Amino acid sequence: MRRDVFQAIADPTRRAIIMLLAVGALTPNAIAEHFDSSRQAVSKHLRILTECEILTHEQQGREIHYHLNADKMKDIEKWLEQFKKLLAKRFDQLDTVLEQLKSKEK
Amino acid sequence: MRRDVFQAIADPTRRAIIMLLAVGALTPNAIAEHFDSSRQAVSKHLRILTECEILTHEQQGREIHYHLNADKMKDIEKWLEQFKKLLAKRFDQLDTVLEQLKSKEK
DNA sequence: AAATTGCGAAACCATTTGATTGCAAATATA
DNA sequence: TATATTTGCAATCAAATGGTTTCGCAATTT
Repeated sequence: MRRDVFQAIADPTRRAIIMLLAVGALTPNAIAEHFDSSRQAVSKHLRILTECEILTHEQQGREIHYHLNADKMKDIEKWLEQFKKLLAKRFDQLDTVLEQLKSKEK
Repeated sequence: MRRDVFQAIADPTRRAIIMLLAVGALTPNAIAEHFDSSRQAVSKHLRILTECEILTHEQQGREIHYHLNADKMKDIEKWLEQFKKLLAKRFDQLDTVLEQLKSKEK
């Protein structure tokens, strides 16, 4: 089982849960109220998100509060940065080609 | 079957393919050479990436060149932006709370 | 014309996913 | 103490995933 940020955000329900918890911590029942899916289905997503280290939880009486570990989201940004760098490299090469064409025109 | 950018980048092989094609277009065989998996396995990923509209292809003789549609990657950035906005809101609320605490101290 | 190359598509398989149902444990309330 | 609430966990199921092998087709080489 792959357990990383990319796996975590692959599911639309999980993306919505991340958005919800970005605003503030919530209990599983409170989260499930926002969706059509059952409490157990949401609970499973919470488990996966926790395994991906995107969520942490903290027991308070019989309630469990799920918190977002916003730092983990940086992994996505890091990958996007890497991607953009490669893309920039491609355009650099394109620039080089264009310049070569220019000098040939002379 | 869900076919969006998030599904596309959920698999590490597909992320690697995106990186490869960020530099320049390649044929399926050329792509497969970079991986341990078979040509057919890579071909399946190419199909999924195409369905997610991250790749386009173009026939040249008996070769097929796969190109990256870099624009599609912006969907991820858009989602991240939305996320960051929500996160900022949380901190704004926290600021409000802190200010209220401050005024109570007086 | 015959053989080779590059490729997608189909059939198949083990594993994972996302969801449901039923249950048990812990806490709160009557 | 009896009951209700909040929750995680195990069993089960259909569908999707990621991979392999085999096949066929079209474009090139020989």
